Amino acid sequence: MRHVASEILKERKTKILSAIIHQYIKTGKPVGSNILIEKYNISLSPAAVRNLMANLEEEGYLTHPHTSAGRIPTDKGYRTYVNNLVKLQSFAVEEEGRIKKEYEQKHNEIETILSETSRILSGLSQYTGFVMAPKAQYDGIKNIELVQITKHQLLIILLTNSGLIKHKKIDAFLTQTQLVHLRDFLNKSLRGISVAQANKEIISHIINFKQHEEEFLRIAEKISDVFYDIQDDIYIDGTSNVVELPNFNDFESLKSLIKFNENKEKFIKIINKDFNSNGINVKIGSENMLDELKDLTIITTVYKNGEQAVGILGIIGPKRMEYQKMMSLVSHVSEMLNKFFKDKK
Amino acid sequence: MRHVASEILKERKTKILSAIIHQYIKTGKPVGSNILIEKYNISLSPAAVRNLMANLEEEGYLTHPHTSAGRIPTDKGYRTYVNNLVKLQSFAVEEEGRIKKEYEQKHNEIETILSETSRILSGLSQYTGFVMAPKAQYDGIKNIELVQITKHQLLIILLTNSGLIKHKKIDAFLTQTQLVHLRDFLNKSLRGISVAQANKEIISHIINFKQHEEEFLRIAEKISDVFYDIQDDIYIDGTSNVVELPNFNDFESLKSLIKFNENKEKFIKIINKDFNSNGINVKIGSENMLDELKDLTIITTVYKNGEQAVGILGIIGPKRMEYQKMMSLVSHVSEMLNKFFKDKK
DNA sequence: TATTAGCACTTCGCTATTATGAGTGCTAAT
DNA sequence: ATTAGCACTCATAATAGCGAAGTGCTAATA
Repeated sequence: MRHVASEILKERKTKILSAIIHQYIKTGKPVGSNILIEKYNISLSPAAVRNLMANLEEEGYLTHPHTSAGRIPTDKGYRTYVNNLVKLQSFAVEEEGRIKKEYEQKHNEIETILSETSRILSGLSQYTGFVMAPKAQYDGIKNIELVQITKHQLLIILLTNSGLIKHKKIDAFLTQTQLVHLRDFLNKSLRGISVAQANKEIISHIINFKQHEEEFLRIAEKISDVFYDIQDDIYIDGTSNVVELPNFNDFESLKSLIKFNENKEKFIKIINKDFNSNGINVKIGSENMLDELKDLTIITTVYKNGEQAVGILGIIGPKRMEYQKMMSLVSHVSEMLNKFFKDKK
Repeated sequence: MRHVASEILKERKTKILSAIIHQYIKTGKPVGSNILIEKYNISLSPAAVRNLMANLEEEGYLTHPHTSAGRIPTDKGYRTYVNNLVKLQSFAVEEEGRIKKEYEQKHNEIETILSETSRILSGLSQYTGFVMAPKAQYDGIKNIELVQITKHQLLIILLTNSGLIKHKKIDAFLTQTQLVHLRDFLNKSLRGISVAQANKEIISHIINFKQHEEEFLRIAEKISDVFYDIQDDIYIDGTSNVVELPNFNDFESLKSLIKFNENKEKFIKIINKDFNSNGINVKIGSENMLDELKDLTIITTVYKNGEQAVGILGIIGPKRMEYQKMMSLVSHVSEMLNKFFKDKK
């Protein structure tokens, strides 16, 4: 067996590969040489196509489930398809209209917008859509409120620039005067800086606080912990879509999808870890490190509040999906969200 | 065909019915006359048992999937089983211990407790567990905070006696002084009364407020709306459990369960409507008004903060479930939650 | 009269067999 | 390099056969 000279696919091969994947995405059935010629006006004989297919298989782009079956793409095959062939294609005008309308009807609660966005993603993709709330760590602090709810419990309420509201109770007691002092001080020194920054700086600030007392330092530490501990929210929608997919015969991957969606902490962790780079991220099957995701594709992108990328949104579906459409859907929806934040200002 | 004389089952029939349901729950397979005699030491011949089974079928308690198959219970059959045969059976000590331990490790965030409770329900039942957060309407007001977050947006934060924190933005602007006045006033006049009550009374209170201004009245109205609009939260866990059930062969009901769990608003509505009576509620299959739930059983009970029933919790699973065990599980978990609220005081 | 033994009958689920057809790989000819 | 031709493979579908499980009915029995 000779070594394959080059990873660069010759044009004709590329065309065959593309056609196979396209056809497979459409029908879900292994693609044979004849069908290919019929439907994709390829001016070659079946035998020639078969040769090329055998080639592509040798190079790892295709496989076939059994000897006498047609070809199906491997993850590597999907990958080159995505890399080389898919141009971000403007989303159908009609659907763009639909998205816009959805947004206009909503009022200004950020939570509603995010949840609605995940619904839009799932609705238009027919897969599972998700939106991670603006990452509190990157978000600026807008306001801090303190409320003494019992003799032992102090409620800390944090408002961020994106409009998120986070709250947490800690064990502490402050007199009314102390409370007002601390609150005003915190707001004065932390307003505008990011939560991550605040977490680091709060202690040193407190020490410079003229009226500082031992008690304050102790509480400041706890508040610092609160900043550190903030859990990111995620909005997931359309898990049930997947059950409806006509060709989702693979019960195992359905199972793992449902499980994955339910375990939000894990979900968030994975997304934060593997999908935080700019542009459209596509991870196909085994490209996802998690074994449970080996039969699924995840497409994400980031969205921004001004210049700062604050969150991630995307869809999860079967490997066999319409990549072009889905990638441009994800891209579009993120643009809408960017615009929402811009308009809000 | 003569009319069936009486709906009151004779003792022997009852025993047969009970045995059939028990066996069917265990195995998931239609139950025949021989197996019944072997395993439930019934001192009758197979033929006699068959007669009785035919009887029970005529009366609507049993059915069989095809001519030569054994019997399976109808919804009506399950129902009499639940009504007549199931005694609330104390939960296995070992499992009680497990629940307790789960609680002790948790700190005092009510949200954590509720979410954990739904996890316990699902974990111990292997079905889907859910807990509705204390119904804000029944809950007492503990504290109201107002924060002016922009020139146009006023954030209202509501703390309830159960420890829930609800917030909502409204369009309004108040000067610092106004804000403090209004906040203090609201707290003084509303603290302790229920949210539902507050919604009704807030306007009349405001009018009596000495320093009242036109502006206040307008805002008070909006706040009143906020009280009215409060959405109840629900914690659902273990949707994925159901996919794991070895015998959950019915794809349709799996689908509807997943869909139902995803549509939380609908979920909340149904639960609030059909499961708000005291004691253990059991709705079997078609007893649930929703067609999607016709193959599922829902078991719920209420839990209390002091004397006031504030929320509902329960499980959803296949009709073929271990009713005794599940009913006592639900009952137990609600007791634990009652105790949690009591201890918190 | 209630119960039982006996038996014919029904249906399912399983296995084996066979046919079909889609699709391949290889070879030899162009 | 491409193609026509052909033998071969394997999944899928259809068919038939058979045993097991279980019923309903009838006639005998306590």
